[in-house]
Amino acid sequence: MSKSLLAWYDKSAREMPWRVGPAERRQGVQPDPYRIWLSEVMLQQTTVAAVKSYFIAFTSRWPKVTDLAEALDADVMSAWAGLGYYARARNLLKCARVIASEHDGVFPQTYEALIKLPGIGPYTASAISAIAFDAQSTVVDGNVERVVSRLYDIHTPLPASKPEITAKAEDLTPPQRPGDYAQAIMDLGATICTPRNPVCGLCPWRAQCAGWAAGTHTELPKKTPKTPKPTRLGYAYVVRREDGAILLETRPDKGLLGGMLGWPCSDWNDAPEPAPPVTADWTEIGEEARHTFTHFHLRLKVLCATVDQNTTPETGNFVGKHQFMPKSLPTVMRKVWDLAKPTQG
DNA sequence: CATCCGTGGAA
DNA sequence: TTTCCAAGGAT
Repeated sequence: MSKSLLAWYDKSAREMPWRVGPAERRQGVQPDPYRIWLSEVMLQQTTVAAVKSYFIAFTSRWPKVTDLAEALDADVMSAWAGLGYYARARNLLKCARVIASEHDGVFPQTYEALIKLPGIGPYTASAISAIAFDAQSTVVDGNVERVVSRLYDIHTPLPASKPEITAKAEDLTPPQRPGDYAQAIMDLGATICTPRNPVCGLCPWRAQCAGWAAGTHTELPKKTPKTPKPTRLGYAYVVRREDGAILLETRPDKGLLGGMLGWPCSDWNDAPEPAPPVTADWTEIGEEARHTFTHFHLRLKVLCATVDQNTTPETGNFVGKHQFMPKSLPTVMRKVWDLAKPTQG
């Protein structure tokens, strides 16, 4: 089984900025654990296409884990802005600092040591030990869940089927080339055994695939239905001072958009109370900012005002006009700015 | 085990 | 327009 998959990978492996491909590996090239770790954290619930530019930006600015460990929190959060799941960025920095201070700047190699680190769970610990250190660890991500569900025609819905899938996946993992194998099974899921319209004609495992034989493969894996997203409302406040400075606040570390820059806002719920950060003459933007998060839709009314030079806001800090970078905002906040900007001159 | 936590592309 | 989903982790 693993042999046919590895043969397929040898000719079909995707190229990525962080990947040491099968040909390079055969020539003895070793992956850089820092780059594997960084890519794996960025890839958590995030597409390869979205990650690429962030990976290049991070590795250019912080080439080694010790460089990242010394970075300012605000710089890392700003560089992560737009990628989502911001707890990953906070944990990334924590993890880099633990490795710098407690591991002498050297990545631990074993699953047991890796999973103790912030932001590294079962999948990422397996992925780093397999891909960076060629250990016989089994990765079980969304791709593997789909491939294995189809291969064994597993009809139990996720997440209940996860233990069974993990057991099967472990049985499949070979002692030879486990790092290439881990990437191979994920590439298979990403390019052949896709959620919709799988390309079974090109699959190295089609002959052994119980789902293909049963004709059930396209329905798998089954998943427990998701609850519909409610809609929440809120107010966002864009304040400009007479010198052009702009009022922003750093959100608390915990919770939604934790640690990120944003506009002062009311609570976001069914019937929010207005919560202006200063006393001012507010102008409401005609169009609401709309954004969908993982578990709710949001509609924000955008209120703008200009205040004089000695204003002291109840929350947030004024940021200089030229220091303000919309790109350092999470997407919902950037949408607010895009609506407010025309009225700000 | 359930919930929370982003975003953008595809269909 | 809405839904689905992508190399998940923390609580």
